[in-house]
Amino acid sequence: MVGRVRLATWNVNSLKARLFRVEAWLDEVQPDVVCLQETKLADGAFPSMAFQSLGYESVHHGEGRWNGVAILSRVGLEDPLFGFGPGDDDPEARLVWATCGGIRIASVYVPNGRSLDDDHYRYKLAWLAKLRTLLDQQGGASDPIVVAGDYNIAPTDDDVYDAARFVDSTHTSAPERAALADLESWGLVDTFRRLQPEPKLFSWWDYRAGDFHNHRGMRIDLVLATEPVAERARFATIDRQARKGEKPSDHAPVIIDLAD
DNA sequence: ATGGTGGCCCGGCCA
Repeated sequence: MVGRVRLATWNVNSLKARLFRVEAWLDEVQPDVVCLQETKLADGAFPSMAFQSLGYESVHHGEGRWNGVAILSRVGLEDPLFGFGPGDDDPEARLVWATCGGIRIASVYVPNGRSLDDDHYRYKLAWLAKLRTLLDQQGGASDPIVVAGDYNIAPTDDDVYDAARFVDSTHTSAPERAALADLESWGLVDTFRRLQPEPKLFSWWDYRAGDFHNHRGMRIDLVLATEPVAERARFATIDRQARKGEKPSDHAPVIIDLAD
């Protein structure tokens, strides 16, 4: 076991376009474990050497043009599992697992859904149900497990700048929130929300129409953890600085610090 | 505001 652990999750919206920001951010924030989403890289193009030179082991599950997830760790990285594991029939690279610092960790990029009448919305709900099933194979609620990433779901209306604008759209629909509640009833805790009850704290803002500067965002990037991990959480923040400056992602990193 | 911006990579798709 290791002591204090700084965990983070960040949808980087192309690691190729964002590597210079990710490298600078790692140097500044000094996280121990980072879950990345939307690398948009094939496995062969993943810059594992760049991360190794900064002290991080890594695992990547990618497909090239779209999606792609990774885990970086400087507290050990063992037992990687790609997607849903052997026999996986997921056509998209949205899930990767590794054990880091004694914690079983998943980096997840939940399907967007697009619209409530779209096949991709049904894929989103089925994908979440599959994740719920897979959890049973990774351990139980009394084991240290973290499932962090871009859920493309705002858990409550407090996590959306204007809920009225998202009626009958994805990210806030009742079936999506029920799927998230299923994960929580399995034993996962929204660690950021436990430490930060203040409403209207967001992790994603549309690039368009000055949404970031006008505080029009959503909190869709979540660090869900079983109680043995959640009870160690001492500090939670969304790094809004990373959403500013040159060529930012449209998501900001979510950071959770764990005590010994 | 049925637009707006930015990633993929060059004609639209995806977010």
